[in-house]
Amino acid sequence: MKLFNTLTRQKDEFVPIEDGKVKMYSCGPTVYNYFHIGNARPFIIFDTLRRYLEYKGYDVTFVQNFTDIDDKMINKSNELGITVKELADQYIAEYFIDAKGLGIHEASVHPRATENIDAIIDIINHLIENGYAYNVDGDVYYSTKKFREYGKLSHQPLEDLESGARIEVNEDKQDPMDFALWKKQKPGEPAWESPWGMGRPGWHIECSAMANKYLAKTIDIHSGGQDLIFPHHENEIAQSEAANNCQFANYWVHNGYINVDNRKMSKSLGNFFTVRDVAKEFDYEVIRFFMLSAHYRSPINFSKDLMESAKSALDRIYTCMETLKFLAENSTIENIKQEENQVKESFDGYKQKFIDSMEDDLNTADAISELFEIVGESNKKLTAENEPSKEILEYALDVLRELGGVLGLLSKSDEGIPAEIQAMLDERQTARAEKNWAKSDEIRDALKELGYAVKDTPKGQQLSRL
RNA sequence: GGCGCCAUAGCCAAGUGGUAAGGCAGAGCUCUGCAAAAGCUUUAUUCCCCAGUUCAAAUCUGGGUGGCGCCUCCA
Repeated sequence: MKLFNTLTRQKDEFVPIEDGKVKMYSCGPTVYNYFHIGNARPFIIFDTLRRYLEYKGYDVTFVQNFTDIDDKMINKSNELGITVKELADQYIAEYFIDAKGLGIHEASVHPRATENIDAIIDIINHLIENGYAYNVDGDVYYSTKKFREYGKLSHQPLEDLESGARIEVNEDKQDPMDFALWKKQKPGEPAWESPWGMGRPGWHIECSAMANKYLAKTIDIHSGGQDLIFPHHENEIAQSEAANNCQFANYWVHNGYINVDNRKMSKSLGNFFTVRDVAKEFDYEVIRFFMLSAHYRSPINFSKDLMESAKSALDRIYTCMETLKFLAENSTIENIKQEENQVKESFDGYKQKFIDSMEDDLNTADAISELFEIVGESNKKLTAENEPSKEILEYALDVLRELGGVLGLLSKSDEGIPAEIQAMLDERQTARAEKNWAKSDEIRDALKELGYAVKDTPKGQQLSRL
C-alpha cells in the first residue's frame, strides 16, 4: 500500500523491514484528563491503519505509550491533592473505557514512561557518551547542533527554527534549540535516581526509549498528530538516530487536526469536547464513523450538525443490515439463484474498490462510499418481493461485516429478542390480523418506549433497536 | 520572517490529465391501515478568480484572493 511519508513528503510504497511483519509506534496520551475528540483522531486513524495491515495479513506489533510524568501531570495532581501515580492510574483506566467504546484495539504494549526509567537512563547515557548530550548540574540537555540532520522531518533548517523560536530563559543551555532529556528534581516533585542525581525524564526521550525497547532500533511506522512533527518527533529522531546510529523510523505518518469553527481543537485554546461527553449524546461508533468519513490528513471540523449527519449515514448501513438479516432468517431459498450471481459479482467489485482505496494512503472516505454502493444495491435488488436466497443475503452481510471490520465499524452485536418483547410482537401480529390498528399502534408505541422500532413488511414485523 | 496545507452542490466529502463518486439535508412520486424503511425522480454544463500548457484541466504551470496550521505545551 501507499502511505504519505512526512519524511519524504510523498506517498511511498510501504515495504516492511521484515517480510510479513510490521513494527508500529504511535504516540499516546498524557493521562491527566479525559481525552478529547482531537486526541481521538490519531487513536482511531492508526487503529484503522493497524487493522488494515492485519487484514492484509501482516503480523503487526503496535506500541502506544502513556505519558504519565510531565509538568501537566504534576500540576494536575497538585491541584487535586493526589499523587501523580494516582492521577495516571485513574486516567489510564478512563482511556481504556473510551478507547474500547471507539473500537480501538488495545496495543500490543501500552508502556508507561515511569515504568521504563531504566531504558530512558540507558539511552541518555548513550547520548552523553556519543557527545550528543551534556549534563549541567543535574539537568541533561540534547545538543541539537551536533545532530547534522536536525530538522529533516519538519523540513526546516535549524537556523530557521531558531529564528522563529521564543527566547527561553535558561542560561544552562548551550543553545536555545537544545531540549531537556533529564530534568533535575524540584522540591515536591516525583523523582527517580539517575547518574545525574534525582530527577525525571523529559518528554521526548520516553518515546525513543520505549520504541527501542519494545520494538527495535529501526521501526517501520511511527505515527501521531501533525502537531507532534515539531518538536516531538524531530527530537525523537535526533535522540534515536544519534544513540543507535541508524534510521529510527522508515515511515512517518501524521494525521490532520480536528477544528471547531475552523480553529484547531486543543486543550490550550479550551475549545475542546471530550469523547466522554460527546458519547453521552452520540454513539461512540458515530464518532468513529465521523472520523473515517474524511481523509486522515485533511483537517476536519467538528460540530453537532456533522455528528447528526454522520449518525444518519451510519444508520442507513445498519438499517440495510437489519433488513438483510431479517430476510435471511425468513428466506425459504437456501442456495444462490442464477440471476443473483450478477449481484454477487458487483459486491466483489465494490469490495475490490474498497481495498484499492485503502491501498491509496488509507483513503477511508472513498472506502466508505463503497459500503454505500453495497447498501444501495442490496436495497434495490435484495428485496422481499424478489425472494432473495439465504446465500446471497448472507453474502451481502458478510461483505459488509468484513469491510466494516477493517474500519472498526458495524460490529454491533445482535442479541436475541427478549421473551417479553417477542410476546408483544406476537400480540401485535394477532391484532394486525384482526385489523385492530389501535391496538397495533399502541404496542408499537410501547415497544418504542422500550427502545425498539418495529416495521411492517410483506414478510412480517421487522424489529430493530433504536 | 521561515516552512507547509486547503478552497468541489444547502451541508459533509472523494476524485490529481479524459469529460463531476458517496453521504446528509430538501422537494415530488411509489409502496403502506397509519407509520417506518426502501425505491424512483429531482438538487454543480461545473470544481475560489485570472492567465497559460494540452486534442483534452477540478486535476499541470504562473499570478491573484480567501482560510488554516507549524516554527511554543498540544493528537
